[in-house]
Amino acid sequence: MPSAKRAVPAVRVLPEPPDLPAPLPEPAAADLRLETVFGALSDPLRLFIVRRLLLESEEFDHPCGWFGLDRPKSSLTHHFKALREAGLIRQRQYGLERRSHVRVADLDARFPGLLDLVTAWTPPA
Amino acid sequence: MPSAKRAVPAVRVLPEPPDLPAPLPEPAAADLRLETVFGALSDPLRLFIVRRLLLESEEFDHPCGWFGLDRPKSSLTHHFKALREAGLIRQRQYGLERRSHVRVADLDARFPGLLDLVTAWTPPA
DNA sequence: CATGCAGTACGATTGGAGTCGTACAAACAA
DNA sequence: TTGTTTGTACGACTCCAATCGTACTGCATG
Repeated sequence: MPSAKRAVPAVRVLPEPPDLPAPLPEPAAADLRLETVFGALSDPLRLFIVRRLLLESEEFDHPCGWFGLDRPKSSLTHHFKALREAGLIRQRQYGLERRSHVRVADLDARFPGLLDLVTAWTPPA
Repeated sequence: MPSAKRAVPAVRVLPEPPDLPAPLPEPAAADLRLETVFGALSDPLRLFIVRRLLLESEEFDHPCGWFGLDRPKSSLTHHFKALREAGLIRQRQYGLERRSHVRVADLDARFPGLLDLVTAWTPPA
């Protein structure tokens, strides 16, 4: 049984309006690799980002400024790109902002239980 | 529900004979970190080792020669040490051999579902 | 004791990842 | 048009992990 929060998907998938900006380049669901996903999640900052998206995203995607991370912008670009290229998040460009959400359906299908581990994670002391 | 193979623990825990060699230094169960475990499993060779231990271990631990890995011994030492220090395997010295098994109970308690992901993994083409 | 075997220790090398400053591009608002 | 905002691109630096050769230790067996 998924956690209570996970019961509500972070992003609606079925009734997706067709006028969304195209996602940035990302691996297809069938090409997701467990070792690559593990590698992307071995960084505490990226684990924090994915967990926060899972726990606090309601129906909206979020730009990377939303996280309030105390890092230079060029560092954040690096980490969001790493997450996207590993297949963990999808990013779309909305005007100035590049908004992200977790690829919940793809990840649950390929790696059942993985996102529950991320949700249950707590940052180091 | 765990996979069929996982239903039989790789190593008996309860009726453990008290005359076993002491385990090599390893993190306590309470100190296991998800990001560290993910890091250890982001290497395909280590993923292969853990999966093989989960799938093919019956009641015995295995020395690293058992895997038939085509790597120099010094490389294998490196990877088994990485797995042990991340808390994924326990190693005991039996005469010449240093035998390993997965810390199934500890990992299932701290990260439920993780080992099922490893079991379901398939090496890259 | 002498030999052989499992595995370690150490060191060198290599490549890649994390970090960040600076300069720049694109979109929007006044 | 000019300025502001969001984020990228590029490059430099540092550090760590992966790889492996060589020498060594410790145990076992004849």
